[in-house]
Amino acid sequence: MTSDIKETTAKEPLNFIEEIIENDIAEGKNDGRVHTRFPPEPNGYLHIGHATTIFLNFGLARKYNGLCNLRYDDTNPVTEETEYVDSILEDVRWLGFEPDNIFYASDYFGQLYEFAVQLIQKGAAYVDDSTAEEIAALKGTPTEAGQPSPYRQRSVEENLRLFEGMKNGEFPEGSRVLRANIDMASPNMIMRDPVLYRIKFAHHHRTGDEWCIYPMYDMAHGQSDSIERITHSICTLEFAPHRELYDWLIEQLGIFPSRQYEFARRNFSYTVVSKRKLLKLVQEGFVNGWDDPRMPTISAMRRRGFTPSALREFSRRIGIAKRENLVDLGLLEFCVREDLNKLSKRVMAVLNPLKLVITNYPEGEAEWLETENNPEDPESGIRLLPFSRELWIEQDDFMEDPPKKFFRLSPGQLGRLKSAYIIQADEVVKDGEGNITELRCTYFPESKSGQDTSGLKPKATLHWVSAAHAIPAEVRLYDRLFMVEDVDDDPRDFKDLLNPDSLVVIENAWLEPSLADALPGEYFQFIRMGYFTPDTDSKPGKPIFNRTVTLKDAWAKIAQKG
RNA sequence: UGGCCUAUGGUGUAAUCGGUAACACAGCAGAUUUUGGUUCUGUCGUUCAAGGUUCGAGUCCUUGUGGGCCAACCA
Repeated sequence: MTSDIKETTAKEPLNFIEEIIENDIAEGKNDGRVHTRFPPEPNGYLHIGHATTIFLNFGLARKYNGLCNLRYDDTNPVTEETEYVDSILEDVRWLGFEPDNIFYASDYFGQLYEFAVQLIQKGAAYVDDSTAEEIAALKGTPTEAGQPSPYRQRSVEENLRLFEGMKNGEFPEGSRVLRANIDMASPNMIMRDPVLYRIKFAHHHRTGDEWCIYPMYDMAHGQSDSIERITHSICTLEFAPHRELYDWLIEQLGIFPSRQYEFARRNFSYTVVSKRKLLKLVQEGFVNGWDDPRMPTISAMRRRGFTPSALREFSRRIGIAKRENLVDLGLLEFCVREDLNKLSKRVMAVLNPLKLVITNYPEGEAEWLETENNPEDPESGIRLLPFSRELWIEQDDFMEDPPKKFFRLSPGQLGRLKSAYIIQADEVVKDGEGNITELRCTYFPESKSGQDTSGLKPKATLHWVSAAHAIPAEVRLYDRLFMVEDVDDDPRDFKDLLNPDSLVVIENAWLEPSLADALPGEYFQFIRMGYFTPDTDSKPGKPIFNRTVTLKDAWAKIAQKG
C-alpha cells in the first residue's frame, strides 16, 4: 500500500526539453500541440546515438499525445542511397515506433524552390558566380568580418533569371550558387551570406534527374519542419549556431514558426559513432558490414541480441542534457543483462569442451532429467535434458592444481552437475604433451537433482552436455571494438586503436539438443557463460550463436587479482 | 580583440521562489543461491576557482579558468 503511494507520487524529474514543452503547453502555444520529427540523412546506418534521439523524439510525442514524423533529410544525392532508407525504417520500427508520417525533404523540392524565389524577390537572396574558394576567402574569420561578394548587388530580375537558369541546367556544377543576403560582418559565421542552393548534376535516389540544383541543409531543414508544422525541432548542439539562420528564414518567408532546441550528442566509450568512421570500418573491411555485431549500429545490436527495451532503458537512464559527455557502455551492458535475465531461456552449452567420463554410470544408457527453463519466470516451465556416461564440461571448470579460492572441480573434489548428479573427480587422463584430455569421475546416484538424499554439499555447480546427444555449433564471442575508452580524443588514427580480440570464433562448441531449432530473435542464457542469440549466418544443421553479453563474473575478478 | 554552448562523485543525470546535494551504473564488503548469475544489505565518494550578496548559495552577482562548436557548394 505505502509503496504504491510512493510510486505514484515520486514522479520522474523532467529533462530540459520536457520543461520547455510543458511550459509551451501551459501557455497554449501551438494550441497545446506537440509535433516532433526524427530527421536522419540516409547516408549510413543508424547507430546507438540515433537510438537515443529516436527515443527522445518519438518518446516526447507519445508522452504528450503528439505526433512524430520520420523525415529523411535527403538533400545531398551524392551520398544518399535507398539501402540506407530501408534500414532506417526497419530500425525505427524495431525500436518500437511507427512514424505518424514518413516524409522526405526531397518531397519539398518544388516548394523549396518557390521559397528561394520568394527570397530573391524580396532581395534576401542572390546568385553568386564566385568559386567556392573565392567565397571562402571573403568569408572572414571568427575574429574578422567578411567582405561582400562582387555579385551581391545584382538586380532582382537578374537573380531570378540566373536562378532559373541554374534550375534548368544551363550552368556547370560549381559555377554559381544561391546565397542568402544577410550580414557579412555577423559575429555568427553561419549568417555571413550562407549558401542556400548549389548545382549538382547527380542522380537523386527519389527525384532521379529531375533536379540539378539542391538545397543546402539550412534551406531545407527548417522549411521542412515548418511545412510539416513541427512544433519542437530537436537537434544536436553543433547546430546551435544555425538556429539564428533557422529563425531568420522562417521570418523572411513568413511561414509556420517551428522552433529549434539543441541537446548534447552522446559519445560512448570504446566505440565511435561518427558516420565517416563507421563507413570506413565497413568499406575497408575492419568489420564484416554495417550489422557486424561489434558495430554500434542498431542493426548490429539487433543481430547481437540486444533488445529494444534494453536500449530504451539505457536511453532513459543516460538522460539528456547540454554538456559534453562520454557515456559508459557498461551501463548498456547492465540494461541488456537486466532485461535478458528476465526473459531468456536458460540452456546449457559448453564452449571449450573437456571430456568427462562417469566411470560408475552404465555404458550406452541415458536418462532424461527435468530442468527449469527460467528460474526468474515461474511461467516458463520445465524441459528434459539427456544425461549419460560421457559428458562435455567446460575446461575452465577443472584445475589440477587449483588456487585457494577456486572451488570448482579438482582432484578429489565434489561438484554438482546442474539439474543432475553430484560427482567426484577421480583421475586425469593426459596426452603425450601433458595436456588434459579427459576427466574420469564417479557419481552419487542418490544425489539426483530434486531428490538428493546424499547429504553432500559441493561448493560449485557446473554446466554440461551429454556427449552422445550434443549438437555442434559455432559460437562468436565479442568484445569492445576499440582498446581505448575515448577513441575520438586519442591523437592516434582510430584504425590503429581497434581491439584485435573484438571477435573470437569458437568452432567446436557443444550445445544441448533443444537448441537445434533456435532462430535469430530468440534470446538464451547459456548457463554460467552469458547471453546468446542465434546469428543470421546460421544454416540448418550448422547453428551459429552470438554472445550478446557475458554474465557478471565474480570469479574472473578474483582470478585476475590472483 | 568574435559568437554560441557548457562546467555537480570514476561515469551519466537530479536537486523547478536561495533552505539537509540525491538517483543509477561502476567500485568495495557481506548475506542468500543447484548459474562465482539473480536477489538483498552495507559502504566509499560530488558542486571549476576566487571574491561578493544573504541567517543560509550548486542555484543570485562580479571576475577568472577549463572544455566543446562555428570560417563544406556536408548534414
